[in-house]
Amino acid sequence: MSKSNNVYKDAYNRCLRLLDETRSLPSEPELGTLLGVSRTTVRTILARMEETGLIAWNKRAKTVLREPLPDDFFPEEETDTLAEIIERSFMRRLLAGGAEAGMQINELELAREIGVGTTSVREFLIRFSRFGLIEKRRNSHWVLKGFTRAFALELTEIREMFELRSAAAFAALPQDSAVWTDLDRLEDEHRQLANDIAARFTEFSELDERFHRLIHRASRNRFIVDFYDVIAMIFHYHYQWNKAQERERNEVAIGEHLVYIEALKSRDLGKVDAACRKHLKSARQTLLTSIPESRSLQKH
Amino acid sequence: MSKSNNVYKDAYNRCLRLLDETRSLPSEPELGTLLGVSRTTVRTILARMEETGLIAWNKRAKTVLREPLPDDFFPEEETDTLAEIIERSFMRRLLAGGAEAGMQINELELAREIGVGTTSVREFLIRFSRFGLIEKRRNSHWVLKGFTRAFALELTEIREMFELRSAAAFAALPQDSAVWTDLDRLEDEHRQLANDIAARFTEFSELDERFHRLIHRASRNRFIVDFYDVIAMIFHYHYQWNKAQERERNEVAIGEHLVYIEALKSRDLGKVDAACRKHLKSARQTLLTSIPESRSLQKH
DNA sequence: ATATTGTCTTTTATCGTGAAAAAACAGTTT
DNA sequence: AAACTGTTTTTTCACGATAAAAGACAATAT
Repeated sequence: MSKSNNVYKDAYNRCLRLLDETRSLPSEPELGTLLGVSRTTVRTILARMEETGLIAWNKRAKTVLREPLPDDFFPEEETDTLAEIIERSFMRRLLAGGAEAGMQINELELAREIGVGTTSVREFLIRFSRFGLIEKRRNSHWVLKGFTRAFALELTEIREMFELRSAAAFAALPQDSAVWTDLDRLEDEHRQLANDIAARFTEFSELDERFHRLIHRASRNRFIVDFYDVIAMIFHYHYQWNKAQERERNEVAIGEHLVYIEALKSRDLGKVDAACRKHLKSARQTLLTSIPESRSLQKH
Repeated sequence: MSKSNNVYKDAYNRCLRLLDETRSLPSEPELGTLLGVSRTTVRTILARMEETGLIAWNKRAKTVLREPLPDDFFPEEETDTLAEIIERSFMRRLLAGGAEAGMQINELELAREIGVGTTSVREFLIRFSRFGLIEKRRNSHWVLKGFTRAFALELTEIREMFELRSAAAFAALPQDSAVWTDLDRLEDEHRQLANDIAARFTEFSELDERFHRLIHRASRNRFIVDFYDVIAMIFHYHYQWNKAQERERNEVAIGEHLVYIEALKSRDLGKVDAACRKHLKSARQTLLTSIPESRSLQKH
């Protein structure tokens, strides 16, 4: 079992949805770009669709024979990349508690527990190390630094520095820049979400990420843009884990975002700065309160 | 050939130097901490030293029989880690030119060229990606972003942001903090180097790194501290590569450092800010002028 | 009692291997 | 001739295996 075919399975599922919508399929290369995979994978997908009687396929003639049924889809869990599987397992252990700062991380044990090879775990840990939660001892094991209060403070310090600068850069962007239409669209989505907050409050985290990424991109600095990956990762797990008053928190955040958006549109640097600070301060507060005392007392 | 024994060879060489200085050897565990290796490696070292007639070894009795000769040492190139070897090869290719932005990086080709396995190259690329010079396309190859003017500007922008903040934090440190003695020692080393600049100007780069790392550490923020790795890496290769007016540049930098150190010691935030800005501005200038026009015109 | 050595076990680092996926090339169709 | 399909080659991804190095444990010496 050297490599799972999750790329194919995921693309297959997405292709089924496409089929359901458009009731027809374009050429192989076009389908490739549409699904973000190579033509090799596209052909594997088409071959299977022919086999299961979804389509008739003869060279460029692709006829849809029936609509896709739930059974045609591959199970969701088979479409995840190994990296995602490892990350989830790792974060679950980390947040489930019992993961004290200073504890050492064993590659072999992790690999066995998750049921993957050591190479994948090693590569994951190397990639993960940039989040600042683990650290490698030279020719030795990894050490867990812990999801502590100190970590949250260091993270938010950088976030605030970067976002204030990005927001200022954003406000200074010329009128004809495409970001202003992006911002209008986001504003709209915020208003719609606010109007139906009771039912849709869980959708906020995704919107939040898109909004902040748009702002960070205005910095035109790869280090700032890339740093948002760290923030996004932390907030992603934080949202999953801390459900207390989620609705209220999100409602407040939407309000702050709208003020922030107005400030950006006014291009008044003073207003932008104030709105940005206010929002980041409450975001930090939310993150901090979600760290249990036992955790925050750990040494770093 | 699954794993080279460079850890042993490097520790062996360092142990020879120790032997030469102290003419005696401590216990195995102590030697282990001294050399930064496990006792297993220490015992391998001792076994070889006995074999080559350097020492007599019987349990805790270790008698030095003769002094180490140049021939006793392992060749320097056998003491490098694989990661170092790969990094050097990679950077040589990158700086040797012909490495245009947008060019794709081939793991297999790199591995074959350097004569190592693909796994090591992959791990290197993942680690290296945090420097912002390469980027991975999802389920596909790596892309070189190029050592461009844009890169240098983005790097220095963050550097300046971080160092100004760290310097301010440094100046605010209490009188009894250990950093002040570290700073005094560094000041001294700067003065000594300045006095013998003609002969020792190449030693500056190492001193420069220690000085800036001391300042960054005052931020007490892991992201700021870690970011210095990016700067250090770039400057390390930059120093090797751009030898134009090295002596003059270093002399100027030493002068700026001394003013900077005085400012820190005065604890006057205005002075600190000014000295820091001045030095970082000239550091940026040095880096920028070392990027040839052809490079700076590359798309990013 | 504590530190040190001898021995054994576990973990890390690296490679070669093979399947999945991408990419290149050549031949067809419109 | 431009875009598409069929076929072949190359590259990436992930694994198990193995030597180097670390670490654990028991026996021994101060």
